[in-house]
Amino acid sequence: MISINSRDSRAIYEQVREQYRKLIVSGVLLPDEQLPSVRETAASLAINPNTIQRAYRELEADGYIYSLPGKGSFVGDFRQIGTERKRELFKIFDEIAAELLYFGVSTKELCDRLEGEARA
Amino acid sequence: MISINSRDSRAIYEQVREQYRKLIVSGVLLPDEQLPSVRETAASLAINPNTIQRAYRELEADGYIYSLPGKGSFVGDFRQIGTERKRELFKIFDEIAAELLYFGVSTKELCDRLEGEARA
Amino acid sequence: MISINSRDSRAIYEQVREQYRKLIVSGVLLPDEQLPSVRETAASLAINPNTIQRAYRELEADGYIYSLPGKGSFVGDFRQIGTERKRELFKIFDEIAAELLYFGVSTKELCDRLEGEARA
Amino acid sequence: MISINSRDSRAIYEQVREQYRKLIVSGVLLPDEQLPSVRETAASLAINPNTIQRAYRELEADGYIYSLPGKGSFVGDFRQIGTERKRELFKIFDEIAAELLYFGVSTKELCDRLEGEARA
DNA sequence: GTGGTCTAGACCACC
DNA sequence: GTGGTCTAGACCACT
Repeated sequence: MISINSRDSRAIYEQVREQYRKLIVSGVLLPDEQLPSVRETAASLAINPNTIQRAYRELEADGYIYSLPGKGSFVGDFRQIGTERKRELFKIFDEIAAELLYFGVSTKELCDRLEGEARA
Repeated sequence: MISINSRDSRAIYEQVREQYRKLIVSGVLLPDEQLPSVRETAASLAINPNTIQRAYRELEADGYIYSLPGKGSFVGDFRQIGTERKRELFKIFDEIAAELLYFGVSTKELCDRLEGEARA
Repeated sequence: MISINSRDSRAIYEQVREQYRKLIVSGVLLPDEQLPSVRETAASLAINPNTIQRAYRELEADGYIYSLPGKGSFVGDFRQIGTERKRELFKIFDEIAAELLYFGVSTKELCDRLEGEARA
Repeated sequence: MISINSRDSRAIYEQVREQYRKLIVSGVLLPDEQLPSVRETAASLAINPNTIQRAYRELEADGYIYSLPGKGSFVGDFRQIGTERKRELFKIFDEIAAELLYFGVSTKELCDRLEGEARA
């Protein structure tokens, strides 16, 4: 489910965290679904469990997952918690959109694109 | 025209490059307009000219500016070169939009936001 | 017929020389066809005649044109003279081809491309 | 592995960059193979490390190598990145071929030449 | 040890 | 004056 790219200059825990984040926000992993355990993930990637632990810890701090000691880690209902993340996203969205508009892309083209994504 | 934030973790040349890039793509600096010279910018920011030179060099490599040795550096006609940049931007736009949509933001809200930007 | 790009960092006489060279090797200008005079070209581009003169001089040195004092400059039958130029071209051709082949392009694809050009 | 020609009018960093580029695209250096370190190369050529650094930086920007800070620089999987490079190469290939064809070289001669290279 | 950034100061060619 | 290259030497974070 997760892979590590040794050519990627980012730290391993960042790669793991980002990949889980994308799996969660893209809906591949559904709310309350159980994640593979820290040890399991670590073993399958041949990586130190502490590294995975750190990725999970940060995912939990941002509300993407929640952990039940002794039971495991689960996908959170991040939609309620996402307020801060949404603010970040809107900021980037505005910047990107502004540049695209200045490059001559019409608002209509962008809206059509959004609707295309929404259907997908 | 440009400022440096010592609390910004990015390298100085990146800060300078990004600020000029934004000034250009936002239309504050117009095509063929002359940029302040390397030395001038360096002096006004109390920074080594080599650092500014590097920012200018990368801006030129990406087509945002063009340099005429002995004359100065000028804003390029980035709209022609923008084709590649647009591809990058669309890619980020899609990722950001996908995440926002999954967070429950409606396409309509995003479209309205786009139109708000277009008017601004 | 010729244009000058002030954004081009190359010297003006180089721009002129290269543009005439391309017009000649591409067959737009035919052997023994008369070129616009130095003064005429200089006037139409609002440029010092010496600059055009230098371009013509170098074109003549390489056999692309020949000058008849008092009559004008004419396109040469460079196919006989092109020996040295051909050696250069073959060298570049080999380098480019080697890189393309290493990138996985087949010789057949390149040959087809050559035949396409030959027909055009 | 690399040499510098003081009679070459090109900048030192360009000579270094081009020589490494050729070693990579010709397959002498294989993907993920480690390059000599910046300092090592600089020392062996009696050149300032900054100059080599710049060559490496540009190679990385073009995807020919990737750098892992603290570990070293390695040959990239340029065949993936080669798409853009191929476009450039095809463009030059067409120009060179067009000129050769106009000089009276037959497509057959060029194709034979290509096959000769492919076997080599 | 590695890559990466930055400074200070020099020199060149061109305008 | 301009952009561009190069050197010498320092410092940082990471392995």
